Amino acid sequence: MLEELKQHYGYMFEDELIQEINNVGTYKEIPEGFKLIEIGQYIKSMPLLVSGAIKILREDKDGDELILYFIEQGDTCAMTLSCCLGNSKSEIRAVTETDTKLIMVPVAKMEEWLSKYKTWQQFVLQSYHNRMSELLEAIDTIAFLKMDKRLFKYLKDKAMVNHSDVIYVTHQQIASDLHTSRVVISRLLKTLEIDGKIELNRNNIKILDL
Amino acid sequence: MLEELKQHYGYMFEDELIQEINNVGTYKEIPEGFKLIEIGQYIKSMPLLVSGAIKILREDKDGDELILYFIEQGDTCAMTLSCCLGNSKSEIRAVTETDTKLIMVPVAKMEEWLSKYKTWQQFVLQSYHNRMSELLEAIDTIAFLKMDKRLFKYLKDKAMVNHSDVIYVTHQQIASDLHTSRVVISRLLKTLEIDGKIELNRNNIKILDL
DNA sequence: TAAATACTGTAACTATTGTTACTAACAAAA
DNA sequence: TTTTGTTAGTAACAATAGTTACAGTATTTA
Repeated sequence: MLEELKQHYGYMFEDELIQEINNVGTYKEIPEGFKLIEIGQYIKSMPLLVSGAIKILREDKDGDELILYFIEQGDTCAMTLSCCLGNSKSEIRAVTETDTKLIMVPVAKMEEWLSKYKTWQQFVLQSYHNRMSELLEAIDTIAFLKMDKRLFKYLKDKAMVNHSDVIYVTHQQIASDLHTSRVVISRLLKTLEIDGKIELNRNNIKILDL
Repeated sequence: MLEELKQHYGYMFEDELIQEINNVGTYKEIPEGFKLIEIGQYIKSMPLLVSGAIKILREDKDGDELILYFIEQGDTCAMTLSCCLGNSKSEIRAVTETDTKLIMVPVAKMEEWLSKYKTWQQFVLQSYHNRMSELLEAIDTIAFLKMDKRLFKYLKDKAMVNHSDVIYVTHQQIASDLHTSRVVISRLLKTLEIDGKIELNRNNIKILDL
């Protein structure tokens, strides 16, 4: 774990802090599609992402989902920070988008380090800043774009975090992530295909215009 | 200013910090409709709200607006925090919704206090948490509600921060805040009136079903 | 007072998104 | 192989939101 830490967080944290994280953190390898955080759940530890990607989702009153953004390597979940420090329940769901390696840090330490390490404080504040920006971008996407643009942006983002121009997903899954219906997605995907931006196959989509 | 500070922030900050804020902060009274922060602008000081309300807006590529939320007494603008600490430009616009009293704190001090005062650190993190929640609520509203519900929520929120069941606003202004067209708003307002939820007058709307 | 401007109401039409229903292709399980 | 379930394509229609156009009323300005 120490190697991973140094490689991904060494440029940011001093050795002493890296050492502390190494002592109290637990290294985990999680497969794709695993639910890391559920809405309403209290958070006991915070994930530091080493590799892979996590999908952050919001839920409406009927239990239908909406994707907010993806988190990638070097990030942490600011929502988690928020919940820990406010001692409140999670307002979002977090699901691994790909196979993921992460280091779990207990909440108690997190607070302690805030006073002890300036770099940790910087990291926490920077994470808040990043997540705030991502939320604003999510709002832009939802409020300002029509569904066809939103869909194409979603496909490109998904291709990005999966490091592949072919994404394995069904129309129904896309519809869930974008909080619309399968028929709408199928229709728009077909249009994108006709426009030569994607190639449709069963269970997967190839993005041509990346 | 000291009186105002003690009254609104005394329960939260220790005397020493209150004293420091009193020393370096500037007290300001701002009329309704004043632009406090503009998109793309660097922030040099942070507002602590004493009384009144501030409207936070996002802008699309065509320059059209969208309201995110209102900030009230006891709050600060977490976006400002975010910008200061990240040394980045503002991603939002802030306009006084009512006549407003606030205390401006220079950025430099803000960072210094983070290490010096635990309560300040708590305040900053709490502000991030609150703003994150508000952004999530904004997303819920935009993504999950149809325009008629959004409109009614907007009217109620506006009545709330103005402490009045009569709000003085034109259909065009509402349309701008909700990022839609005047005709749509007029149409939906008429429906709300027929349903007995509001009373329409020239330049003002009375909310009956608060 | 007359003219110009701002605000609201409404009709008619278009565009976008959501819903229901049905078909066909494919894949996994019995 | 047959059955069952999953996935995708498409038509037809409904609901919601956006646009254009115009009229009437109130308010401000010349």
